[in-house]
Amino acid sequence: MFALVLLSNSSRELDRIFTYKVPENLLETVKVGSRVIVPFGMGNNRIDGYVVALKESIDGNFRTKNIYQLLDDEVNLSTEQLEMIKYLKRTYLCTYYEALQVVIPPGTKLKKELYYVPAKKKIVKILKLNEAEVVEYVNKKKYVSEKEILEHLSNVDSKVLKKMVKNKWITEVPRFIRDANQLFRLVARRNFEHDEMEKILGKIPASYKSQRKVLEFFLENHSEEVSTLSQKLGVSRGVFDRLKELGIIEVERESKFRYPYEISEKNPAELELTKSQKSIVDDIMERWEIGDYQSLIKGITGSGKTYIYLELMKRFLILEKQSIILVPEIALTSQLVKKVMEYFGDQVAVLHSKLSIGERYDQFRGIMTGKYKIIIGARSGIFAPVSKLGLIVIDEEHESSYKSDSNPKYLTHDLARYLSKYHKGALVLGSATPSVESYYENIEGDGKLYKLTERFNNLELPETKIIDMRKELNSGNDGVFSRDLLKAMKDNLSKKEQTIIFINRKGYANFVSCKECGSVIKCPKCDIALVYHDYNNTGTCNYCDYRIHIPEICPTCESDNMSFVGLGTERVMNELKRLFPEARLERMDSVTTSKKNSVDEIVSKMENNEIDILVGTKMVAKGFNFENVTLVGVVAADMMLNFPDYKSSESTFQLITQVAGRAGRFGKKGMCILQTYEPDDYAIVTSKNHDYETFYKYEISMRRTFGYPPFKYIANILVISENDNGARNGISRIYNGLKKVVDSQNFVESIELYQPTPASIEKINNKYRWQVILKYSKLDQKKIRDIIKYVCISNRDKLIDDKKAYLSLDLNSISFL
DNA sequence: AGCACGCCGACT
DNA sequence: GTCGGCGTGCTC
Repeated sequence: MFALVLLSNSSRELDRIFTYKVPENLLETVKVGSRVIVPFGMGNNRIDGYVVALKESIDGNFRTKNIYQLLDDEVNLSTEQLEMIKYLKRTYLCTYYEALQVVIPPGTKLKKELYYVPAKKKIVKILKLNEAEVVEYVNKKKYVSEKEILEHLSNVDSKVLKKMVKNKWITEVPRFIRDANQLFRLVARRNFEHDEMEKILGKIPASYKSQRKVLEFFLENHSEEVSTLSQKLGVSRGVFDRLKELGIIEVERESKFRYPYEISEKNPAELELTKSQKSIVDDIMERWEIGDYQSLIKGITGSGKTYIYLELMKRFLILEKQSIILVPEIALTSQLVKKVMEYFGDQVAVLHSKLSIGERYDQFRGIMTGKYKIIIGARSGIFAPVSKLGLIVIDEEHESSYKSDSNPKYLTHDLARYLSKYHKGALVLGSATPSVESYYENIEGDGKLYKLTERFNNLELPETKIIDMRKELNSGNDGVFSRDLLKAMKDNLSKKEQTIIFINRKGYANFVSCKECGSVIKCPKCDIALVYHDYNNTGTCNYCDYRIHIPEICPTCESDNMSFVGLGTERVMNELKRLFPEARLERMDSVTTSKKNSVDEIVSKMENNEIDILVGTKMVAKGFNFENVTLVGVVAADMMLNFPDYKSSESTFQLITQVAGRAGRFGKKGMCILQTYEPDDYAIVTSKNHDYETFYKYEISMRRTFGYPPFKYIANILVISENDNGARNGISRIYNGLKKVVDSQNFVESIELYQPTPASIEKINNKYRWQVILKYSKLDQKKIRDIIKYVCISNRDKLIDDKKAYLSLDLNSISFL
């Protein structure tokens, strides 16, 4: 028998499946999905891998080695996970290894640590001084880690150790360790029913106080954790051993689950859905039964999408199926998480990055064993190891965080669609401002669009006013705030109502430039201006860690006329402090919320009316419902309009609509003031009236005309290298390679291959970036993937001679950045 | 990514 | 002769 093994090898060259022989002693136990350790390479290095298939014979002419060891560590790959790995590889052209990493439970990746033991044979040769030291040290310790040797012996490095192992002067023993392990607990269980136990208790002498205490407990209880019980009854652990020997109780090791949340006991009353909410749920269920899986719910904020999700989850729970609900960022969605936990209690698994590695592992394990039926998580929650999936919900589906920016560069929607087909489960997207792609798909293609138009208690949407900042400037106001916004803030302060000021940039100024010579202070490692932070007087690069004190004199022309250009949260805060010294201000951006509970702190301060004006980045736009906020000011509504990204209009519309939605929620009429230099842009005009339909009609016609998604797909191929020429030559050869194949093929619809250009940020972290963009229709997707695979993977080495160059493939690119 | 092999120059 | 550096090619 032979096993095909996916090895934990991160290099592209080794992105293959290797065949091993299953030794006699493992024939019974090795299964598809097992984790094994195998010898690899000339040195028979031991590495771990997963068995992806078992075969009776090998195809091809090569020698096989035996599997070295079977690991029984409860992280075997399921069929679903194996299928997902294959899907990821063929769809995003990532390596097996990259696909494996996102699929396996967190914290279970094996890291090899080297240990050494004395050699078996006597050493005849005369060793160098440092080598002799190593031998002496290993002999003394008997079993010692590489780390310890390197710490203790200063003139020894890992090269020396490698050589000594090769010469058999010491013996290497690799040990595989992982970050997350199972936690166990001892559980005592009674072996007899109540009446029988009572008889036994009667036979125990009164002087055996501890044993009697335990038995009394077990009259009424079936089982309990040993440590809890011994503490509670004040008896030692040994008592349980004695009772076990007597055969009265059983003590077993059980795995224990770490759970990061308090489970609320209250199971709230029936969900009360409105008529329209209920009819949507019914319709989705009916369509699901006949295999029509996909839906999009367009519901404005406060229209109760959450209740629809909850009801759907409930329905699938009754059918004994699992649900996955995805949210853009858990920390900013705690209200939804709370609600889900409230309704489904201990059946809920929560997955996000702020959990400890052990907690995350246990959430995974609980999902695998079927303990948790409802999974709520951010993007990577889509990899929850479910076996009976009934429902996937992607809430706020338009959010850019659903696109992964590391390999595999997946879009969560694609994986959700794949899983929905695989498991025959329903897929529900939800948003107040759906992505143009999803909207199109659910009107024109697969799926169905549902609209929720009523807000709770018939709340009105806020009135929005657009302020043309050019006119403001012409009439002599060059400040941060327009006169209207200033007046509105003043009014709100006197009415003791709260204000949110939105500015989509952190920091103080976007960049620092010299008024004399016009030069901008840039990051020396990246081709980007440094963002100025006032609180520590530094310029910071948003792409690498570079920080510098901003010089008072221009480094180019030595004038002392440096100026801060553009706006960020810090500068807006400073302005507000100056204008309203008596107001209570707070800032909310990724700088002020880096600590674990800082988001919650700001939220509760807002709720308790301890803040008058909250300044923040797009964080403030996300799902918070503050009763007393009646004014929202958008300082620079067009800030992201001119990004080199086909989604910039869409993002602008979505962001403005969302921020505006924060104003006036509970019975109070709200007001939103939009400051902009481009008051006529359709994204801004339509967002004034929260008019998604008009925006969509305009945007979709633009996308059609210019060949953007959903009509054309975009592949972005990037060569990144430490030297500019390496990247430039690499990309032009890739381009020529692509061009040759593309020209020789027929496509269903025309495709466009663009000439190489520098990426919009030409240099990041001292690495130059050149790109080629390819646009193609959905019908040609498969063919294009094959072409890119052929040129960029199979022939990569022939085309790119710069050894250190790195090739990045993004097959469903949503940005040109 | 490792590792071995082979080639070459420097040094005992 | 021998040691070490580096380019090349292979890994079930």
